[in-house]
Amino acid sequence: MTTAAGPRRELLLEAAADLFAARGYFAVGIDDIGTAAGITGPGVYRHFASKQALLESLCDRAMTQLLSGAQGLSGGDSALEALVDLHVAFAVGERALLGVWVREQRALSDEVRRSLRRRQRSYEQVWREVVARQRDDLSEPEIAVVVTATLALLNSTALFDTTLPPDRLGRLLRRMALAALMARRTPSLR
Amino acid sequence: MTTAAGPRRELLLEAAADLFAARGYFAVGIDDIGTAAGITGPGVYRHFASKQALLESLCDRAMTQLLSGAQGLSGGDSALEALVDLHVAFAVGERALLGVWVREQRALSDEVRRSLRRRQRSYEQVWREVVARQRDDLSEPEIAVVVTATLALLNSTALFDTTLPPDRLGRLLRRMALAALMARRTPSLR
DNA sequence: GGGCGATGTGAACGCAGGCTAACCTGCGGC
DNA sequence: GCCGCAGGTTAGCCTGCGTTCACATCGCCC
Repeated sequence: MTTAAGPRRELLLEAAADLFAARGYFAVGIDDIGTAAGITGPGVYRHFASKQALLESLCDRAMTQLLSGAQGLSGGDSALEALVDLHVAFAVGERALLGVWVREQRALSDEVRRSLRRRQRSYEQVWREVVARQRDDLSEPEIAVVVTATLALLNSTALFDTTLPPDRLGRLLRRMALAALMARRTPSLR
Repeated sequence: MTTAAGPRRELLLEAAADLFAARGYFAVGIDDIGTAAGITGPGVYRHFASKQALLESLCDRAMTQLLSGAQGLSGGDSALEALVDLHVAFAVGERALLGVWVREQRALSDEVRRSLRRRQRSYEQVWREVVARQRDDLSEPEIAVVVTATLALLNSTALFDTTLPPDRLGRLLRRMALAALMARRTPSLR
């Protein structure tokens, strides 16, 4: 089970990501996933132990990419911009994967979800530390809210369609995220 | 079926909102909902035609509240602040309902979902018009993105826990949302 | 060229869970 | 006082779907 990386295994992961993101974990059948990857339903079990395992692989992959990116960051003066850029790039580049990670975590078993949440907290911890360096006016719970809400703003890319080309979308989101992170007082309109 | 508003019916809706928001539609059984409202599972069918109907009622209720609030707005100079305040008040005051609306729409049947989406677009249309009045530097698709992303920021309240008291949380979110809506160029940090 | 592991297939199994059936109970109206 | 309906209950049906089984096929190694 869960054999080494063959091309079919990769096809299955991609198909599952697209389907889960589009319709949700429970609305997607094993047959759908298999068919989308060019085999029949039960064939999936030659590559994954269960439907759950497929979802776990996807969430794990998403979290690993984000986390490794964040940890390999300089930590210099423009760390916040770098974090935003990293997340934006992931959001725009791996739409389906992000969509699964954002919306389908609850379909995981308690145990796996807890482990994933731990890593997610560790990712957000990086954000919190960087934000705290520039926002000494905020308490710790406030920093947590600011980070979570900003990530929700960025993650929303995975949830809607737009005619905007990816690079313009990315720049727009980047601007919004930085503005939200830095918002001090109710700004005067205009 | 779907009898007039009795106290039990209201109890069921509240129980379902809490359970759906906490665990997700498919992870919640009819028995869970009934038990949480003080009756057995099949008793639910004295008040609702199906489990789906419960979810529909909840989504409909959420959408109706938001939409009626937005349409009864002055449209004056501070219309944007009023919209933000309205949404923040709803997000903080009706956490569970908002959580269901945000995350469980996909569990609806195509037909119902389409009808709900129409009303959602009409709600966002109000936002877009108000935002467009203050952001003539943005194209129409850009406005759409800004609105959707801002709403995602506000809706994130329904998805995390915080020790922050509701009023402080509300003010913080309000500030962030307005900043995101008004972000023109990448602001200089500090 | 004959095992043999990897991969895929069609058929069937098991079971969770939504929903229905049949029955009970109290209460308001004539 | 009894009829009837609103609102419960328990037992059970039944369908969908994740999973397993037994069996084909196809390289590959010796």
